[in-house]
This record gives sequence, structure tokens and C-alpha cells, in this order.
Amino acid sequence: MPYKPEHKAETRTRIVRSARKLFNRHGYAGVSIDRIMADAGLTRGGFYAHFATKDELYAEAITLILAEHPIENWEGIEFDPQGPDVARQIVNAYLSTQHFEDIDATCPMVAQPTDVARGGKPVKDAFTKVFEALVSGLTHDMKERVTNHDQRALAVATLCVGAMVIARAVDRQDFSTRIREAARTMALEVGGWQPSDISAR
Amino acid sequence: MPYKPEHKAETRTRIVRSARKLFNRHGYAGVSIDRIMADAGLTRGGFYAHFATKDELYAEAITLILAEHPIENWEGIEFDPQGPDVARQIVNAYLSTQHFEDIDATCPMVAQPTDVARGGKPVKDAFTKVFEALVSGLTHDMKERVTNHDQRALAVATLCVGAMVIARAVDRQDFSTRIREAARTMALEVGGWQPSDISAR
DNA sequence: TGTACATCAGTGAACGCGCGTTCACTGATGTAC
DNA sequence: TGTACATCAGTGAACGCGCGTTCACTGATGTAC
Repeated sequence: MPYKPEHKAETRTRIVRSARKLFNRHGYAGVSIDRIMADAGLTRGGFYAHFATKDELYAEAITLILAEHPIENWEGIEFDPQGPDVARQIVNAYLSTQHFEDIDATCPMVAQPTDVARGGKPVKDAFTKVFEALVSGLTHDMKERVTNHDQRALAVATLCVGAMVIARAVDRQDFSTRIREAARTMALEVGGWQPSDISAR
Repeated sequence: MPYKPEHKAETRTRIVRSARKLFNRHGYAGVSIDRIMADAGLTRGGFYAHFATKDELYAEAITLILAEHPIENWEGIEFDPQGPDVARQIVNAYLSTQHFEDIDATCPMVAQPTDVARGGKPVKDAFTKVFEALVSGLTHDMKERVTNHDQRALAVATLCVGAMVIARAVDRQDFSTRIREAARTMALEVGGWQPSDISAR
């Protein structure tokens, strides 16, 4: 065996990470395999030793977020998954300026939803999994506090994702901030937190 | 003057309409000028007599929604712009199954937000105008009913757009419906309507 | 410890194709007489 | 009313380019002796 068994797996991961970053920035059709491979420090030809098609890589790049951010381990943000306020922490983290500005490693639901809507079943399945993970993270401590908690969790998740999508598509920085702030305030109201619980980040 | 003055303007409109439809279906990078011109019953060469670049057409295709749907004249849905319940009617119409299924003529905020986020200033400006039009339509009769109505109108608009974006990216029809239904229920709560006011479509 | 070797991860030229854009042209049109 | 004509909306061949994918190859690697 000329290479260690983990060698190829590591290269593969490197490709998926580059793909995720570039797809987030430029969309599915806006990124070529050449560019992804170059970003990963490789040349185009090697791609097909790892993936059958560009679509296969795309679905994997979207699912990557699940492996890297299992909700209780958000990028650079500390969660206490057993604590009483997981859902509120998720809302704050999701709508944070840090997440807004971090386009490379952003949630795929913010960067890719319309590409996914135009895509095939594997890509939509990956998206659905990520959305369900967010919703279930939000439901966690809602059950004991509000009625109708399933609908409320869905609406709070929608507010989080929707506000980020819109904030990125709008040109003025202050308007983006107002949209995220409004979504945060109303998400916490819908989720059943008292206004006094709310602390800005 | 070999052609009537409105002749060229009509052709131009035909191109923009075809562009809007195809961009909605396949995204900015997924549609070629050839395809748009063919859809409008023309050949590629004529394009540059109407538009300087593909981007110029894209910005115009997004702004088109403003001319066609000035909120009080939603596709196939009757509004009474002076009535007491404009905002509630907008929420119901925006989240309706009809709007969900009508991909060709859908709101560009639902079909295009991520393409816009990756685009230039003219495209983002067009998006911002459309979003502000929706928000101002929602604010209309909220002022007299709830406090904090600016934030509430922003959050309701976010719920409408966000739910449609997510519903289209998810694979299962029943899940899409639940997401839209949750957004509708919570949007009406955030907007300050009583549950008894709420009538499903 | 040192060397020969089989393996296979990665290379890069090449493929057919469709892209955005240009430009010399064609021919349907409304107007002038 | 009929015809000749100038106009310019629309045509379609051509441009250079980058795309996704293929494939014969190269050379760094761990192993066997």
C-alpha cells in the first residue's frame, strides 16, 4: 500500500471544504471544478478519483455543515446543550453579526437555498436534514414554556434563516442589521421568552 | 420611421418577461441569452440592441415584479387597498399554495435571493425596493393595532419570504405545507391579529 | 539499514460543447410622392 | 391607390473562452527483502 489509508480521505475532505467555501460565495453554477481543485491545492484531473460528478460533490458540501456544526458546537460560539436556554443561544448565534459576515463557513441554508430548490433530490434531502436539525435544536426547551411549540419552532427557524437570506440580498448595511434585529426580537417573542431575558450580542 | 415607436418597446418587454420566467426557474448562471431570446421568439444577435449586458437584463427582470404586482394587484388575488385587512390579505396571498406553485411568475425574493446576494449593486438595489414595498404594504394597518410596528412588519415580511424560500428547498410536500402554515399562523400573531380573524385559504 | 519495486493518488493535455458578445447583413416596415 | 425607398429591428455566423469530463501518464509512497 503506497499511501497511508487516511491519505485519500484527507484529500477528499480538503476538496469538500474548498467546495463548500466556493459554493457559498458563488453558487453552484458559479464555481468550476478546476477552481475547487486549485483551491484545495490539486489539479482538475484528480477530481474524478474522489467524486463521480459535480452534483455529488455539491450534495456532500451541503451536508458537511451537519458534521461540522452539530448545533451544540457552533463555530466559535459556546453552547451548553444541557442548559435551559439552548434555543435562545441558537437564535442569537444564528442571527449574529459574526455569522452574517462569515460567508465562507456560513450555514448552507443561508447561502444556498435557491440553488437547492433548483437541484435534485439528494441535495434537497441534505437541506431538509439541516433544517430539521435547526428546528429540533430550537424545540428543545420550548416544550415546557409555550403551547403550539411545533409551529413556534418552525416559525423561529424560518425567521432565523429568512432574515439572514434577506439581509445578505439587501445592499445597505444598516438595513441588514435592522432586519436581523427585528427577526431576533420577534423570534424570541414567538419562542416565548420574556423581553427581560433578551440580551443583545 | 419603419416601425411604430411602441414596436421595439414591446419586444423589449417580451424579452424581460421571458428572462424573469427563466431566471426564476434556473437562476442567473443557469440561463443563457440564447435561451431567453429563443423563449421570446427571437435570435441571440438582437439582444444587444435592447440591453448592454446580461446583468442589466437581470436587474430589470427583478424590478419587473414591482411594475406587475404593486401589492394591491397581486396575481389573481383581489385586494381592497383601502380596506382594514390589507396586511393580512398580503400574508395569506404570499404564503398561498397558488404562489408556492407558480414558479414562473413568483416573487423574485423567493426565487432569487442568493443570486442577488452574489450580484452587484443594481441588482441588490432592485431587491431592496421590492422588499421595502412588501414591508410598507404590511405596515399599512399595523400602526393602529400594535406597538413596535416597524419591527413587527419587518419580521412578518421575513416570515413570508423565508417560509417560501425554505418550503421550495425542502423535498417533502407535506413539510413545505407545514412550514408555510406555521409561518402564516405566527405572522398573524406577530402582526397583532386575533386568532379568530384568521381564515385559511 | 539500504535498495528495488508495485501501487495508485494525482497530473495535465485533450475532447466536444455552450457561453457572452460582436458585427456585417437582410428584409419587413411606414412614409413620401 | 400604387410604388420606390430609407430606416433600423432582427439575423446568424463567428470570436475567444472556460466548462465538465476523460484518459494515458508520472512519480511519491510504504513494503518486502
